[in-house]
Amino acid sequence: MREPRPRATSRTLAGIVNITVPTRLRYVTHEMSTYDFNAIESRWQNYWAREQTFRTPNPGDAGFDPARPKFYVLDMFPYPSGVGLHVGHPLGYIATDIVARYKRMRGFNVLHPMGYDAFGLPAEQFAIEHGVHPRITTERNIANMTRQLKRLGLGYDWDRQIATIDPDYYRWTQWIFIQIFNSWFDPFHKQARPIRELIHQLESGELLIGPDGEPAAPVGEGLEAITGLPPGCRKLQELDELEQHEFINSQRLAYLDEVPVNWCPALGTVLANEEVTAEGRSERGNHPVFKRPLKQWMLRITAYAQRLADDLDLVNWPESLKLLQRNWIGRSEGARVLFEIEGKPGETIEVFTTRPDTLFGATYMVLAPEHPLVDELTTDEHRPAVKAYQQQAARRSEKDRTADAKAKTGVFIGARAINPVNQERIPIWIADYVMMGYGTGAIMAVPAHDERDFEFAREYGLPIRDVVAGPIIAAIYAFFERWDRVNPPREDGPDRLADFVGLCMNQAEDDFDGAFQIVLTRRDADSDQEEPLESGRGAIASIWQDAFPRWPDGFERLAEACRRGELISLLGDADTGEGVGINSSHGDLSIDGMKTRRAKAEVIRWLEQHGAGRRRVHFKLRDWLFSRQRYWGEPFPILHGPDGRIRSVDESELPVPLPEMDDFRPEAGEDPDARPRPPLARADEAWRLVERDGITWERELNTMPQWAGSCWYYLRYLDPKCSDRLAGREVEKYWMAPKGGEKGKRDERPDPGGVDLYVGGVEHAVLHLLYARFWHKILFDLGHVSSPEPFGRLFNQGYIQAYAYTDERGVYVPAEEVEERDGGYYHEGRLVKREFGKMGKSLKNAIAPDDICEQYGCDTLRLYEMYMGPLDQSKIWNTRDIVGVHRFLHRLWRNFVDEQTGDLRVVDEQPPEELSRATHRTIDKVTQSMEAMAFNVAIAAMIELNNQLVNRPHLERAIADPMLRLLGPFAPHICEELWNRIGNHDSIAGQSWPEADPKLLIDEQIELPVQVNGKLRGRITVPADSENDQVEAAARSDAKIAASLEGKTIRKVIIIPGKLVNIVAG
RNA sequence: GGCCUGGUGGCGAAAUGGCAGACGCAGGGGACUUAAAAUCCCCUUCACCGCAAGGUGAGUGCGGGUUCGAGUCCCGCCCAGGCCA
Repeated sequence: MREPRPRATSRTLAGIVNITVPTRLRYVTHEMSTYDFNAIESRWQNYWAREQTFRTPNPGDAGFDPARPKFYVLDMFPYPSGVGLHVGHPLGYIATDIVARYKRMRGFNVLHPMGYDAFGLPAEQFAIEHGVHPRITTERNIANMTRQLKRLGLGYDWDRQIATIDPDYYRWTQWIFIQIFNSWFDPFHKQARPIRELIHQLESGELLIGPDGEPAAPVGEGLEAITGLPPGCRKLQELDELEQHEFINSQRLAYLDEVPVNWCPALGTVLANEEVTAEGRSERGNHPVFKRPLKQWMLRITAYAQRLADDLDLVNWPESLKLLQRNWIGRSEGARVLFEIEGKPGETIEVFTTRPDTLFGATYMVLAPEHPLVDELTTDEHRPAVKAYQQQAARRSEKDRTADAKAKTGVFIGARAINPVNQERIPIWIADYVMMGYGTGAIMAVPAHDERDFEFAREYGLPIRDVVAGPIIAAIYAFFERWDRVNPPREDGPDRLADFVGLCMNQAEDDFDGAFQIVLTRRDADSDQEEPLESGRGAIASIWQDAFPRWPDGFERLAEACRRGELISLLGDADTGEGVGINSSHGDLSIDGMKTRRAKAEVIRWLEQHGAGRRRVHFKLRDWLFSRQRYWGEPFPILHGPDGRIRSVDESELPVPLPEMDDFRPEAGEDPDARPRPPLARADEAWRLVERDGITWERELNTMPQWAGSCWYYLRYLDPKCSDRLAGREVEKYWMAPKGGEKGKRDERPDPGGVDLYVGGVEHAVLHLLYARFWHKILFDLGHVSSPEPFGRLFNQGYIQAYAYTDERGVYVPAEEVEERDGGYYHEGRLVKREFGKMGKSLKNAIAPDDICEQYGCDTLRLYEMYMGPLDQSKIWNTRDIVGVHRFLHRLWRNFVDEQTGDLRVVDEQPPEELSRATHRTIDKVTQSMEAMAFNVAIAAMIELNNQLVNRPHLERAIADPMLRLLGPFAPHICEELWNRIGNHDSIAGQSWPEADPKLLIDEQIELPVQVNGKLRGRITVPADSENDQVEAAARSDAKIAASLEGKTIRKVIIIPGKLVNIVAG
């Protein structure tokens, strides 16, 4: 599908068609007076580079103006791909460029930098496949991408460009890692602190080592002398030297741990959970991934889970994005409950539950097959079956085991646990639907209120006891409690039940006794009565129909199920909702009748009082697996000693360089059990071995994952050349610190500081954004940055999608070669099917910005991308539509420049009032749209104004000047050119934003629509400042309105000043 | 299955609870031109009535509701896309 080339066409025709001499002369003579976007764009791009128009001085630099407020606008860190940009990539960059230029015109010091996230798997894979060093390909890609971005006229401060692969950059990535390594999370102050403070507190006895290997506080002042240490606690000095070293290491925010990891033999590396697809394959390359235990670097992001969740309240992000993060963090509140084991006093099984209110309904217990207590608890009688089951479970993948569809399996191990709240003995099973990796690897099974437990209980005939009742269930229970006591017994139970439930559904409060009285008496008293009793019977009817084929027998079974507390079992589905407690009383604990929320709290209180459990907050978030067995990444600044000790490299020795290697391939293979050998293991000894204090240490051989460099890049932009800190202290404070609280504004949330506008795709919702916030919070705790959050405001741009075409085999064909005719789509003469999807290589539908720039100019491309629709929504690229905005620019040009003569049409005269008003309305509309980032609406307003200016002999400066200022951020090149031609000698980028004159926004006469009963019946014209009764009088005296009101009484007249009149009559 | 987005002319879309469809594309008609391109002007939600000016009715995925008034708010559904299981 070839697109018209407006300029090239005339040239080509001139060459081919027999064209008359005068036409040709006219074309050549007046070339300078037509809109020659290629010449204009390169001229002004050169000008900006030469004049350093977009250089942003820092505090302390020459030219810095401290009186201006700051605005930091940031694009998400791009990866310099080898295939170059397509038109979808710069969507966000164009938007931020417009915002940056706009904010500069509004008097802000604007920081708008760009750089490259250049380490990582794709570059390395590409390098391996082509046998070129990744540094060479990466630098080539960076150069190409920079060229493409500059071609778009983006006003970045290119002096601040950074790349994660620069030693001067990764030096500070390593430095941050050392800070993380040398910190621990103080649970008492809920923040990171230097590890030496922990050591000090442990040595002084201020802190002890708790029973679970966590730092613990002594019971209290002086008490220790009397009672000794708290149970299970030890002093640091009780450990030998190596144990002390290991304990300290286990407390660091960066620690080594033997963990089950996602091992991808084909890539020769481990992957983070986030890098593995739901199908259990690698996101990069789609290779199989296996779970296996490996010693790896971990970052303790779980310590920050609560703060990462809480501080989402501080930031101005889309709610949907916050929700994604909250779900990922997965905070759930519940209880840890200890179940004793029958016949083994003191031995307990710990479970975590989010529904402690259902504890009375726990009728059995399930351990993961690999739970450490299984062997010990299994009785000899059951041992063979248990062993067999464990082997069977070990062969299944976790994903497979989680899948709901499969039938539940499990075996009884012969032991019983004791339910702490009612002392009931419940059987212990193992089943593979419980996983060791989640929670404690053991659950209390409440089949009535958990779907998986319900299925399992059904399968093995375990009891299903109702302990929570939603509204309908509660009503049925309430009915039978009363029905069984009715004396003398009655025969009309089914009808009474239906009435009762219906009535309870319809009343706001549960007055069961009152409702019961009504259903017993009212129908008898007045059999003609229709409504109240009938309505709401649907609720019971639907349950009834599902549960019972026949009504009379069903009633008896229902009654019996209620007496036994097994109604839910009878109904056939677990009820996981909330409600009120039932069948939940024993001894001094009763939660019958309590709503779920209160019941939970009550049970937890009881458990804590009786030492049988504790309130516990649980997070889905896992610690961050931080090492990769790859070459193309940041080396760890860590040394391993011969005795297994680890230490960090001294900060003065940074950066730890990535060693030059000819063979940087990972040792990949098919074998999932092969020992991983990172490429750095083959580096020279001169790099690998380091001598310190007479000991030879070996460097850490793993590298950091790609996310490391993008966790803090926004900080390096602030001060990219700073050599003694990651950014100068004052500079960091100026750009990142929260604004000093203006206390008067109570409605506004406190400013979290950080980047003022961060624009990027939603695909980074849980990876980059969570990791970066985590690092930022550590740096904040340690006093290196000024804001609690890195990104104060975030905006998700939508995707640009494009049509893609598949042939009869379902294979994608190049979209640019497809033609449309007769309502069908054809590729090489064959009919193809049209679909659409994200633009890219795989769908063969990518469009390069370079091509569009060449044909239409980048001002047109910028305008088109902004005009397509709202920035936050996905939209479909349609090259055909580009001509609309292109024509707009041509028309604008002709309004300024006479194409015949090349003369300027701008004059210093007063414009007609109507055009003055139109201009100021446009200023107003565009300004409002800028603040709302509704760029499509802003452009529409400017097109509208421009359309009013055609076919006039000249253009008044009072219109021309503000028009260029308004359009400048969107189409900067043509505006610079015209700005220059109308007699200015400095860049339009440095001008002030125009102000709308409020007097010109109000018309003297306004037209108001008049409705009668909400339907449009006529219009009136009245002075803008009319009083309401004048407006009403005018409306009523209008001929058409009067006709519509004929024979009606006016009940009410609604007047919305300046908007409309509505007369209610009947 | 749960959650999040979205659903408005032939298409991209606009509309602080107040005239639905601004603006652009495509389409139709006209002017200029030997012709074409470019440019300029007009029409363009659907149905019905009218020679015409104009008028009447319907209409923002479907069904209800709140309101003087709903594309917009509430409840229930359907469809598409995304995230999580």
